[in-house]
Amino acid sequence: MKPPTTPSGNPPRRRRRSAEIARKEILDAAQKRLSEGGPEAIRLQEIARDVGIAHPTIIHHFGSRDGLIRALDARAVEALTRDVVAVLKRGESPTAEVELIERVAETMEEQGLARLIAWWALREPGADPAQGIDPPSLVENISKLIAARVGDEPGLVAREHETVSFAVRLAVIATFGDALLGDLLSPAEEPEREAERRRFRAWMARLLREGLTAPEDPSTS
Amino acid sequence: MKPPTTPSGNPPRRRRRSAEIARKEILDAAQKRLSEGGPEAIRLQEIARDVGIAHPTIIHHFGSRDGLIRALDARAVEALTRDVVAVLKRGESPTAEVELIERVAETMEEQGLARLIAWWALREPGADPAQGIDPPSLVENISKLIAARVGDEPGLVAREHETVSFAVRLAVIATFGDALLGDLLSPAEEPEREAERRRFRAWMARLLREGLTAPEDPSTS
DNA sequence: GTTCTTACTGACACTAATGTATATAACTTT
DNA sequence: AAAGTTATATACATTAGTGTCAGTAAGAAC
Repeated sequence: MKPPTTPSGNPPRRRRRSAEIARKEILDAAQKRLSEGGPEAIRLQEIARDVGIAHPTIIHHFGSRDGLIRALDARAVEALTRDVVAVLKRGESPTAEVELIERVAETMEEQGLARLIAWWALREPGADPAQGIDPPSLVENISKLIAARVGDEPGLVAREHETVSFAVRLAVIATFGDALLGDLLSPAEEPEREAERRRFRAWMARLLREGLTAPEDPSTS
Repeated sequence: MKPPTTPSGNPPRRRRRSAEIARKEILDAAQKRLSEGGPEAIRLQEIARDVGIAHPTIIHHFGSRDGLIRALDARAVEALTRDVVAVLKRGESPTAEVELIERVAETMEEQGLARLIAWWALREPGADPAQGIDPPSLVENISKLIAARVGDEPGLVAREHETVSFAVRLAVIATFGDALLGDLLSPAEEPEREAERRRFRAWMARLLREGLTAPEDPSTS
């Protein structure tokens, strides 16, 4: 009836992207799927349909489903690092903590980064992260930057190093957790929820700042 | 050659549990798999092999894979609620915050609850939790209990309600995040990691306590 | 234009996982 | 002890999702 390999009846009009653009479009679609659906929502066929290509094309660009996932990981961590470092580098404003937390929270939530990280943590229980990326030293570096900043401000006592890194860790962890579970734990309904969440973040930022600068008080019993 | 349905050659020696025990054993095995492997590690066949049964037996008890998962959810949230409420009910000790956080952290980590919750959050982006369980009101209740306790202690100013609930929320979120990402963010190596993590929790507990009791300081700019 | 590279496609093979159907055996009840 | 209940088993059907293969066409280089 019809030649299976060459359906010359209707011209098959393909769009041909550059490899770079194709990869980006595929990654975007995959990230969106991961954000909206669950972890099992990364199906090559569905992603392909979103982009408007056939699923073998994804394999062509990333080698395998696993390759796609690793590329997702790498890109996400890169984005977060860039954001954080950017804020810290230019941050002399007194509200830098709030800004930092807002920025990280934004990346976590809007870009679906929190979900991606969570998914990654679930997949590889005790593994090291994607190739060459080193979160502990990232936290370490951020801690140093903050410690330097806090030390610069007059009248504030810089904490010992571990305290600073604890604070950074708490900020990261809390932002992450809030992006994942915030809606679940917040009593607020839809219209006000966003405002409440902002208040929560501001409160958290202030708490962290106090923890970093106020004199230690071991006699809390 | 051999009768397929009745291999009467070797007596097939089955163990027959009560439905209740069978369900528990299956849930335990599933939870363990979820803790160790990734979210895709919940395979009926593997769980069945762990328990020592055939996989249709799981379907017999839970209806479907999804039923098993929902049962997992329900049991986990139940466990957490029980733990938290237990600590709060009997908590008059001044170190109750530390104890509470330790307890929750323990449940999160050892029982693999954090992974389960994370997995759940990933699966159902904006959904309500398992049947009839209501985390917001749980947080609400915990907040009230804490507020009452704080109000009882002399010399401490009880914060407004939202502050208390923010603190509870932060505690839950941070404990959750730490259970998932702690190993990733901690610079410590294996032998000392546990100690460091305990220090982190203690620091967090103190920070929260201060945030709940110290006088507000809006002039932080 | 012609040639070359490679992004892209349709059809198919393969695997693995859930769920179904039917039978059996371990307890309980009488 | 006989009958009834149901936890459990084996074998199979079904589906779905990844990856392979050989060929097509879009754009670049000449």
